[in-house]
Parts: sequence; C-alpha cells; structure tokens
Amino acid sequence: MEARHLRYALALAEHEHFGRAAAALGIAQPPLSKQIADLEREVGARLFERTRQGVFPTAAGEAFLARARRALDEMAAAVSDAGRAARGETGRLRLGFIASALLDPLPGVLHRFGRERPDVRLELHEMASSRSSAALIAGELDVAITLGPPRGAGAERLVSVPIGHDYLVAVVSTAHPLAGRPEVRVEQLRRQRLIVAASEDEPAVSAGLRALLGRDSPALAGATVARDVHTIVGLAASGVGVGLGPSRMLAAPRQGTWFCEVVPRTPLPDLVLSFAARDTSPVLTAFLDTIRRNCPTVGAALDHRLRAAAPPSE
Amino acid sequence: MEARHLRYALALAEHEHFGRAAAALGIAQPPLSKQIADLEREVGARLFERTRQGVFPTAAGEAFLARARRALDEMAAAVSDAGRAARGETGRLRLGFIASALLDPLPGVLHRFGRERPDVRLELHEMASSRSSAALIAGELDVAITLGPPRGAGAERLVSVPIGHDYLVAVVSTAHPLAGRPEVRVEQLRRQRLIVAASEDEPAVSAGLRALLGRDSPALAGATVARDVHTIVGLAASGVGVGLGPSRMLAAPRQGTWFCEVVPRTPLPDLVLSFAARDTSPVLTAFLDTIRRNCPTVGAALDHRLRAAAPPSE
DNA sequence: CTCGGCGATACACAGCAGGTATAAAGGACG
DNA sequence: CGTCCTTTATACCTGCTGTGTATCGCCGAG
Repeated sequence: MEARHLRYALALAEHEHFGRAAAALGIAQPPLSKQIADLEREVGARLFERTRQGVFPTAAGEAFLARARRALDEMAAAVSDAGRAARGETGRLRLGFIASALLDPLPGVLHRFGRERPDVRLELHEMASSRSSAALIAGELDVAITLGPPRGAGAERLVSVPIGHDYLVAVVSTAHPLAGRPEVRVEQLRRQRLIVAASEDEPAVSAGLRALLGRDSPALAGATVARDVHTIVGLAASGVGVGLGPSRMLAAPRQGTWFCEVVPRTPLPDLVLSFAARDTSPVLTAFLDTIRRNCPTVGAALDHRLRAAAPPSE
Repeated sequence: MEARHLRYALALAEHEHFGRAAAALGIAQPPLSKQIADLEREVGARLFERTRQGVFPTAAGEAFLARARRALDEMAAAVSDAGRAARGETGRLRLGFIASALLDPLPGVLHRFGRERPDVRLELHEMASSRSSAALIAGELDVAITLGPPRGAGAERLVSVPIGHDYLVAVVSTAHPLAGRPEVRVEQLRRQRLIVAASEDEPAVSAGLRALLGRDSPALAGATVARDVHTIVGLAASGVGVGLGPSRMLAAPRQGTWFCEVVPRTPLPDLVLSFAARDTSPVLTAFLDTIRRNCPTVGAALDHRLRAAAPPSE
C-alpha cells in the first residue's frame, strides 16, 4: 500500500464519482478504478459502495479514510518539519559559557537569536571553561564560550574564534577610597583587600594575577575568592574590597560601583567561541551568524565557516 | 513522495548503514541510495549524514523520521480499522424499538450483542412503531422493532421479520380480586377499571381492544391510558385497575403483580424486526445473527438474509 | 426498447523501481 | 606513501506496474 492509494481514496470520497475524482487527480478513470480495486483487495474489505446515485464510502471506508487523512497530514508535516529543521528554524542549541560572558556578548546575542529563531530551544549551561571544552568534545554541547582556546585531547576537532579582547579592571564600592579615580596602579592593589575569581575554575586568570602581583603576594593569598564575576562585583559593591575582573564588567555597570582601569594595562585570556569543526547543523550556523552580526570585530573569522556550511549553490 | 520512501528512511535510520538497511528491506543497496537521494531532493534537505562511522539522521532527518513513523502507523491503523469495521467489530447500530420490546427479546439480545461486539456503539431509541418505520425509511435508524410490519411510502424497501407472537394478557395487583385466578373472561373485563396503551401510539392495538370489548365500551372509554407497557404494569401493581398488555409481559414479572390469561385468547399484532433491504452493513448483519440465535423460532426467516450479506466465498 | 451515463475490463506502452556492475572516496595498514 | 578494503554513489539495463485508449456491461431514464 502506497500513499497514492490514500490520495486516490480520499479524492474518490470527495467527488463521489470515479470519473470526476480521476479528473481531479489528473489521471484517467480506468487507472483509478484499478487502484481502488487493488486497495480494497489489499485491505480485504470493500471501501466504497458503487450506486447509481454516486460512490460512497462503506463503514469500513469511513474508518479507513479517517486514518488516511491523518497519514497524509503526517507526511506533509514530515516534509514541512524537515524543511524548518533544515533551515534552522526549529531545533536545539546547547550552549556552555563562562559566567562573565553574561556581561557582554551574551545578552545581545541571546536576545537577537531568540527573536530571530523563536522555535529553537536554547539550553544554557553556565560552567567553567575546561568543563565547556570537555562537554563540547564529548558532544554534550553544540557551542561553548570559554576563556582562552580549548586544550586537551580532542581539541583539534574544534574550531575556536576569539570574540573579545579583555584586560584587567578593578571594581570598588562608590564608598571606597579608590572610587572616582580613573585608574589604579598595580602597586596600589598589593595593599588592598582583593576579591578574585576561584583559581580552580579558571587557572589561566589566576596565573595571570599571580604574575602581575607577585607569585606569593600576601594580598593574593588573603584575597576573597568568588565563584564568578557577578559575585566579585557584588562583593565589591558591598564594600568587601577591590574586585579584579575582566574589562567586560564595564558593559554591565552596577549601581553603587566604580571601575578603575589597572595600570599598566594587563591583558586577560580572550573570550573564545568554540564548536565542533564537523558540526554543520543549521541551528549552529544561524547562531554563528548572529554572533558575527553582533560582534563585528570577529566577523571575518566566522565568515569562512559560514561559507563552508552554506548549502551548495545549485 | 510515497510510503516507500518513509519505510526506506526508517530502515536506514534503524540500521545506520545503507547495505544492511537494504538487506533488511529485501532490496539491493543502490536502489536504496537512489530512493533516499530522491527523497532528500523532494524534501529539499539532507536527511542523513554519511560518515565513516555510519549513517545518521540530521536534525532535519530526525524531524522527518518522527512524522514518518506516525504516518506509517496511521496507514497500518487504517487497514486495521477498516478490517475491524468490515467485520462489524466496530461501528454504530441505531435501534428504534417499542417499549414493550424491552420486556422480552431486547434484554437477552442486547446483553449478548454487547458482549460479542463491545466496540459497537449501540444507539437505543424507544419510540412508537410508526416513528420507527419512518426513521428507518429515512435512514435515521438501522433496525427497528415495531408492532406489526411497517406501512406507508418506502416500506417496500424494508425487510420485515416477525420475531414473536403475542396475545392479550391482563395484569393486576396481588391485592386485586382477580389475583390468583389463572384466567379472566372478556365479559369480566368490561366491568373492570382498565389500564390500556395510548391509542395514538399504537393504533393497531387499540383497534384490537375496541373490537374485543365493543366499539363504544364504557370500560374502554373510562380506561386509564398509559404511554407504554411498563407504566401499565406499574399502575396495575399499585391497584389502579386491570392492565391489558401483550403476553410478553410474562417474561419480566414484577413483584406484587398477577397475570391472567384473557379468554378467549386474543392475538395481538406481531413484534416485527425491520431493516433496509439494501443495508448490508456488517454491524447490522451481526445484530441479525444475534437475533437469530436468540429467537430460535425466527431463525429460518433471517437465514436467507444472512446468507445474502455473507462475503462471497472466493 | 433505445439511449446515455458510469464503472469495470482488456490491452498496449512508458516510466520507474530495482538489479548488476563499477566508480569514487576515504580510512586502515603494511 | 601506496595499496587495499569498506561504503556510498553512479551508470545502465530490465521487468513490473501504473497509466492511457478503447471497449464492454450494467442499469435507469425517457
């Protein structure tokens, strides 16, 4: 039994007449008679009652037609759904990201992507860079935003693009002596109560701080440790001390805080976007396109990938 | 797009390998490749990712396959449902009947039919014989149980079979003077307060009573009129008078009542089963078969019809 | 009784599903 | 780094079957 039989039976039920149903189907009447006969033989029951007044479905025919309609609807929906999925209008995107990404690139990107692709289910997982990388390699994520490029086994199968350069910035409460000053020198920081990110989550950042302040700096040893950048800002705002974090903090200023540039300017690991080199899924492509349009400075780096994923122009 | 494409795509998704999927389908590998290619061209999206490790559905493929599974399920259900309907296992039977039929043949018939055809929806409509006949002719009923054969325009297109012979019986309360007596003579009835059926509903019965008791019998003129036989019995049981009804009342005796045969024995119109001569629906056939097995005396009359409706033995 | 309309049947043809042979691609391995 | 092997795609042929044309059989209308 093929979909053709269903289409023919439905047409016959609609027109109640072999000749007109055949005409509507664009075929001659005899083939329609034969196909209906074949269908009835296969089903094992007479589906239509042929009378002088017209052709009408039997009880078995009614039962058959109801299911046939649904079957054809499902087939049409299969094509439609596949098309939408292929165009990236539906689907799922699992994004792993470091918390500080919520300061700068993510708000705009997520807002834009959610508006352009309302039927894509976004799964957001805040996690440390190393976990993001591992999950990406294991296929548990589709995209990751990390500090610095992914390392370790399997990282060569990822594509990584820097999406922002950062440098060290200090944040204090507006009640703090440093408030109002445009900058703070590294030597001054050594004498402050510091608030820094946990070393186990982002070792690169911690190593950079150690290099800047001195390997065994007592300020660093006595620093308050926070799990993410939001906590650093929050603690600083409540007067706990001087928070140290990425310049991206400037993108989302918080009431009651003051930011000082650290002199000399100290670069931090780049914010990096990564994904599986093999992954050509349209949802990922659409997301990368949104990233490109949202972060103009990194456009060129992604253009190559977007061209590669584009469907072959016939 | 045909059902074949869905079956092939599902097999390919299951086996993740063109060669093995083709073998499972009983075809060679190249045709499968071609059919899948044709399908992808028609859908307008790549549905499977061919890798060294195997063949896996893309996001579009997953969306397609989910719908394809449901479409094929519907097709299988269409055949199954049609078969069940053709065998009369499902469907609907609209039965019109006179209330007194609930006394004798219907309880057994309905119980048996409901047990044998649990998925057939029985629509029971108690109505006067004339309304049953009209509804049957109009196609608003499938079967009717009436008093006497249907009359009027279109009745020739019905088949009618008597399913029980009745005679007049009197019913009284056990406190009534007639209680305990096996019979009552017609002359005695003329002196009783009578309870009879409404003449407008079953004119044949009323005419018979008039003939029996005398055209303008005062007993009949002063009789209590009830809409159906159950009411007659109920009124008699509560001492209102002597109820007159069909001998079928004996089949469902009621606490506190006493039945007397009326002498001389007075035949009443037969209980008649009718249905459209053209109606060969399996549900009706099954119902007629139940009637035949439940009313052995009328078996022969229905055998002919049941043979006519039987599927042609190949 | 004839005519007209409709579905079924007969038969020829062409289009396509499916078969065989083989190419192409891409790892595995010496 | 070349060879082999596995797997999918392509090429080409064949046979089935879906479709078209012609015609029959049936039945009701006039």
